[in-house]
Amino acid sequence: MPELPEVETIKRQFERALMGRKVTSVDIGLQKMIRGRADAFARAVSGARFTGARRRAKLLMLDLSNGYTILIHLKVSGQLLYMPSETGIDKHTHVVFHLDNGMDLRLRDVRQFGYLKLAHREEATGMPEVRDLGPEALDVSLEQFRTALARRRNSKVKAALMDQRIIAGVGNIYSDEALFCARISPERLVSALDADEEARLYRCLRELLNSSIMRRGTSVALYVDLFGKKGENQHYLKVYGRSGKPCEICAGKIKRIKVAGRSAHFCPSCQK
DNA sequence: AGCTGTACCTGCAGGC
DNA sequence: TGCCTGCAGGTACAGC
Repeated sequence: MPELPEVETIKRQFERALMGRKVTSVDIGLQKMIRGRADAFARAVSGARFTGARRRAKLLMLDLSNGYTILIHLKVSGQLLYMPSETGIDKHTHVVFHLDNGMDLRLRDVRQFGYLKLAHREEATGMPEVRDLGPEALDVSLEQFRTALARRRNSKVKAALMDQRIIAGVGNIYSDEALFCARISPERLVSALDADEEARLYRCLRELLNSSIMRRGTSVALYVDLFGKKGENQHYLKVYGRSGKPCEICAGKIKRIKVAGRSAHFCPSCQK
């Protein structure tokens, strides 16, 4: 599912492929994919050009020449796709931006959890879904990371890592992988981490996010990049989606448990 | 306030 | 076989 590296991948590809392109019209097949009025959304976007792309946590923001910004959250199964307009539209494609070069930008979302939202450019970062986010996972210093985590000292470390108000951009895949890399159990309380463990977790998280960006993200389930291509990082996962399989370090079985209502994958003998 | 549980939605795995 | 149930996922929101 799209987390920080996947959204960053789409953002970078969008910047190279769609900057300056004009939206000639917008088709909305499923109104509820738009937060706010769908007809007003289509009217506001039609005729504008893309002038910029930004990412904040897992949110993608597309700036338009008319002063509007489109906020996009892909949630679990959303795909943002750039393809020729003549390509057939399947039942999971809910919004189509027709462009001035014979291409479309399409939102496809099997689970229908994602959304598009229109904002004025200067107000986009003040919207509740942006305003309440904690510091970017790749922008924090070790000291800021410690301070942020401490805000949930009584929580399990897995829950704190995935809390977007604490650290923004990390989801289930990268929290599991970072905890394995740092040899910390997802069930450990934040308050029980020592300084060395916090530092390991910080470095592991950064390295894993950065290397996944280099590999255009992790394609488990439905994630594909802007061109509909799978990423490569799924081939490097150590624990996520590997329950029952041998740990690469100790050959013991990877376990899956529930932590704070979410599935957590880990090696019980390597992670303490 | 701060945490946990549940709804949202669909496809798919597993059981019989 | 094929039906049926349960589960996965990120976030918003209800409720303790």
